[in-house]
Amino acid sequence: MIISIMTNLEIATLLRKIAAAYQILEENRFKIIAYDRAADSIEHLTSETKDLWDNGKLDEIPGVGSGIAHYLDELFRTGKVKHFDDVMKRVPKGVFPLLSVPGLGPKKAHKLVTELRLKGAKDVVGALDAAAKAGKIAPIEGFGEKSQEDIISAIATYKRGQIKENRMELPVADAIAQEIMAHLKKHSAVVRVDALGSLRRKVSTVGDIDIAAATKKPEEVTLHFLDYPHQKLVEQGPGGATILLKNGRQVDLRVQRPDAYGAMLQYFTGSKHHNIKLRSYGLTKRKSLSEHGIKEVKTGSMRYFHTEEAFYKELGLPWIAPEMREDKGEIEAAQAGKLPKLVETQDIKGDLHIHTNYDLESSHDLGVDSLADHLTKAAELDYEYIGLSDHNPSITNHTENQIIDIMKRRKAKYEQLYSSWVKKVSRKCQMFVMCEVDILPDGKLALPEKAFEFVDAVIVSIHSSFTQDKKHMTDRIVRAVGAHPKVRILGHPTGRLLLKREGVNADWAAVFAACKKHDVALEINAYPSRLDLPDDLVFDALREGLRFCIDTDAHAVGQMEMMKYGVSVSRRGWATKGDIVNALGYNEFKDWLLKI
DNA sequence: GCCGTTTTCGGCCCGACTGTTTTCAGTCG
Repeated sequence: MIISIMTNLEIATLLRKIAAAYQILEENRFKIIAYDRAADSIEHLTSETKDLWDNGKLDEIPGVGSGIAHYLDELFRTGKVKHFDDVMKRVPKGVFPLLSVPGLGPKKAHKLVTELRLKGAKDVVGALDAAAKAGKIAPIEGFGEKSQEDIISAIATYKRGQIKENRMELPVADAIAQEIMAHLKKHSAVVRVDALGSLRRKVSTVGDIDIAAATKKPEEVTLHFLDYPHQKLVEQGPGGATILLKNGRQVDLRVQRPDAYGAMLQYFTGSKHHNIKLRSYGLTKRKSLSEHGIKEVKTGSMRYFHTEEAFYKELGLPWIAPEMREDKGEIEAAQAGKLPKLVETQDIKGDLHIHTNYDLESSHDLGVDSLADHLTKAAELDYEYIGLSDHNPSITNHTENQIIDIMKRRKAKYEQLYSSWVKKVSRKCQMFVMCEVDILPDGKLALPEKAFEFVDAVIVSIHSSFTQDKKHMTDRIVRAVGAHPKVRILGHPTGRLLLKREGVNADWAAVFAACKKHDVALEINAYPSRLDLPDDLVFDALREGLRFCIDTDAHAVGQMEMMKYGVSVSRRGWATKGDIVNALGYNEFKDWLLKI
């Protein structure tokens, strides 16, 4: 029998279908929640469920207990689950596609499919659209004219959503938010402003921009917010307003009086899973949490909080950094007093991945600024050292000897440029001559052995053949990190481009083991469209004892400012200063880089 | 179906919003 290997997303989708079916079948509602929770949990795993099953570790998945584990076991052994099939049979098939339409849940979808007899329809969403436009929904019990219109517009939204997901890279959202927050702060009644949601948690991509303001004059501040240039006022109420900017981005403002600001900030920062866990934890202390404050279950009396610190303190917990609020064990760590002290941007002492405009006839793009400009910028940023990591000379256009010669001349040129720069400035910054070397499809490096003489160390990265299968890709990377003693950093390890390209498919545990063996640091590339290693893999790698190098991959002086986004990724992975090699001072870092 | 700083039994996050309803069910974040 051929057993297809289901991905985490496919398993999560299957569990959600079971949850939806149970909801229609009026099963115990906590059983439904359990299935949804297991689905969420599996969707966000960094390892494949199948691999965990292989190793007998299904019980390590939060929300998966003996029941669901038993069914997953059957799924992996036989390719299907009899019990799931039986449950699904009791619900018309057409229900499931409708669940993707905003506003339609299991109950409504079921009602519509049954009443409109959409069972056999090939394109259920299309058939529903047609029925709505023909006025067949309004007469159904529980629906009306308004819901009929809503369904038509929801289907339009759904179809648009199929084409393109409207998220933006973190720095884009950050820039927009900073500007609006600066605008808000100009109003004298504004006591405090903060970003909310995924933006505050520094998730690598952000949907809507949510901003909070503390004020005793909510109406005035909301009106001031509406002075900010926008194309459309979407919504306005006592709690704030929503506008659509000229660039099409949606911005929500929430206003709250200062003495109750803490609970609001906490609630709207999320994540949803963090909040759910926190509220469960609150209930064990007979405290009911909401965006308004904390209520004593016994007496019903409500307490309000100026700050998040006070809110968490009421629960007997220290404040938890927003980047950690993903229900990855942070609440348990807080209870145990074991929250890590996360790395901060000012801990960073150097940037090791910088491309200058020196033309070494490389296969990939050069930077636009000079070595001296980058050094000056580094000194400005208080860095003790930088690494020049231009791409290797192209191997198709040069012979080995030509490459060696280019690298030799480059080293001499950089040293000469460096000494003339040092003479001109009061503030020093040390330099390492490095190189970003391509990992070829077979795992060999695109720099001849003899050329390594002319570099202090190299970053190895994948820039081609991104779609190799898992085994080849894993072997390729493992081979590359051990290919030469001067390989010290694995550059943008997954190769993903946010919103554009998935990362490569590799066995990360094996890659991490190889990096650990050769003491190679994983890069956390701060370039906005990369943010690679992704935060969830940083979290995993950290548990394997790996260290990281946060770099900007700057191709222009200004881009060296992007370091903070790499730091955000590290913080989301729970990294401390001690986990980051370029948080070391010059001497220690040099010893590490040169393996002294 | 899951889970444990009150528990291996008896709980399970909370509130807003919406549309359809005279008191609530469904959906969402």
